[in-house]
Amino acid sequence: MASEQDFSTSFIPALYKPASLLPIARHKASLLYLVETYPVTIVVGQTGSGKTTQLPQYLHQAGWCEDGKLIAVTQPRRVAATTVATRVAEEMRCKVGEAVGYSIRFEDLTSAETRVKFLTDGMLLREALVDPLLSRYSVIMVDEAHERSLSTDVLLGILKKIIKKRPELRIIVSSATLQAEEFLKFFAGDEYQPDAEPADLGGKVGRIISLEGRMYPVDTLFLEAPAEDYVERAVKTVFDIHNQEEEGDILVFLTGREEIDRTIQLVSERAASLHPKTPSLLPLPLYAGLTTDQQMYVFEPTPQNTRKVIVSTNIAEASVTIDGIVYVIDCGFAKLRAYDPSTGIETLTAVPISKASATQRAGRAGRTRPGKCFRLYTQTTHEQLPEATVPEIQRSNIAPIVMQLKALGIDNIVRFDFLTSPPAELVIRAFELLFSLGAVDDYAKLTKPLGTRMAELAVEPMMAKVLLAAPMFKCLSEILTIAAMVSLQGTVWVQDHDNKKAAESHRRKFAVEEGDHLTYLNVYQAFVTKGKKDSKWCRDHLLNYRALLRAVSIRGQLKRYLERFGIQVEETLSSRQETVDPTRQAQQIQRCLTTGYFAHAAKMQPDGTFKTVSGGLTLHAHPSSLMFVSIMSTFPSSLNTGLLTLLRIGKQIG
DNA sequence: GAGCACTGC
Repeated sequence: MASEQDFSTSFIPALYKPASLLPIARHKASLLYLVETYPVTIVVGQTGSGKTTQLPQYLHQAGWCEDGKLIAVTQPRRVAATTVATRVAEEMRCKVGEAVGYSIRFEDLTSAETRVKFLTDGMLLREALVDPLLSRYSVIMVDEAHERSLSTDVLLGILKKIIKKRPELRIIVSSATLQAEEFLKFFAGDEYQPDAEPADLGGKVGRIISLEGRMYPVDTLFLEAPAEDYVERAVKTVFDIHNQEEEGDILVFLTGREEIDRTIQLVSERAASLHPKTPSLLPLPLYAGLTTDQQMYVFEPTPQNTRKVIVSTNIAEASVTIDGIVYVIDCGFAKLRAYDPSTGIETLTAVPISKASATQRAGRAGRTRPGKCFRLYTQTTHEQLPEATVPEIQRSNIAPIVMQLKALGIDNIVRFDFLTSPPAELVIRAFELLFSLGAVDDYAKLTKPLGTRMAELAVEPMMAKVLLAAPMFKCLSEILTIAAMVSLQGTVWVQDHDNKKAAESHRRKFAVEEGDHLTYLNVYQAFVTKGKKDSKWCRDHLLNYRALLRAVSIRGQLKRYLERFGIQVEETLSSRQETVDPTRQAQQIQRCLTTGYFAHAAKMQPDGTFKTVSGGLTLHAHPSSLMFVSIMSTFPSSLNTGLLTLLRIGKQIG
């Protein structure tokens, strides 16, 4: 019924309308005063408030870089760190790498001159390994803290410890409105005065300041009755907007590739029957799995007499900003990582978004002029949504975090002051895994040298163990390659929807019967020898050129870590290879992999499913795996890297 | 026959 109604009657307007606002400049004096006076300043500012680009410049001008100190600005994403640095360098009339620089994994554009440094929060945590008090910095600004990424949360915990020892350090946390008090409460601790006036909540520790964003008002509309099929409903809404609303591009939020492809197809089909005189529709997909080239279409200016319809995942909510969007259609769901501590399996599940997410999505409509947001759910449903998304640290495998904290000298994880503590089961499970890998002892202390070395390697604990075990199996060169390829997380091959058969046959060329890991090894060896790191060769074989170049970098970095530990890496790629029996070598590699991934070992069943060796849990291979046979339900993606080459070994055990 | 949101050292 609802789907047959005209949208002007089935959508009802929201009660709340955000006001349009002013720039940051008029807050310059108060911002500087707060930073001068309090150790912690929480800056609340929407997109377009200029906090990321202007605030570091104000601090620089105000003398926070005297005595050779630096200002750090952390970002959760690499691209943000580079683009913001470029922008600020322009405004400060210098080149990137001079007064303004950035530092991300594999790219360090800073020099002795650099005073304002943009970096990923993961990178600043790395720096803390060498300089535990982060003493080079006078001010550290943690940007986009409201996203609550794993690294941001760990960093905030570390910073709280550091300010106790460095009272002169200044911390700025940029947050969304909703979480500002939570951040302040965290840093203020006992100083926090819940009964005080809002301006005095933080005692002597900190203050909150709100900046207005340069945002246009967005009219939000809800469905009167729930939609049965939100994909169908999204398509209908696209056409309703196209027929009834003024010009302006449309951004549709859905959860994943399958829905997006279906929507693109439906819009294309129905667009064919539009009246020849009406403007045409240009539907474009946007998700992380697309190559950069494919993603670029989204940023191209809209052609004359055309309306762009960008159908996107969550990627457009925080990571990517597209100009010219006037209409947003929000399905109200997103795929989020979930971790089941009882099985140790990480999955991706579509769940209802939070109110904060919904607001963020709506805001995407108001960047260029007043816009409209069509929510494909009722206002009642919206009221029942959680205020904020559960932070990652409460729904992930935290074994890597435990290792990282221990490497930073924080031994008592349970007593560590997290902004939000991970649930006890996650902590227990993490210690169980680390103990079984030999990384921690009976007293939960890092073992030496195994545990301390594992903590330093930039790979997850299971793979770290495999790397450190490799010399014993005489396959370190190969394992280095496999670890680097696994780090690419399934981006080795480029997607080709139009020709799945061809894509499959290309993949089979590199396939070996030992499984996915050895197939990766094959691909890498072909890339660096036959492929000669050539982009055309990659295109011909449907391989992701950029991903493989990245594998080369990661491999190099891991190798340097190992050499720093005094482990020699004997490269087997060229000369020695001939003298080793390949079958025997493959077996050594598989044995080595089981030293880290035994918890994911499973035995293949006659029907093509798998039973885990430890729990007898039935699983299906992921379709991207060579071990994929015939499948009814999906396979948790985290296992496709860990489990699959081990299946044969699982069989041998059983 | 069927699939993977996003980020990071």
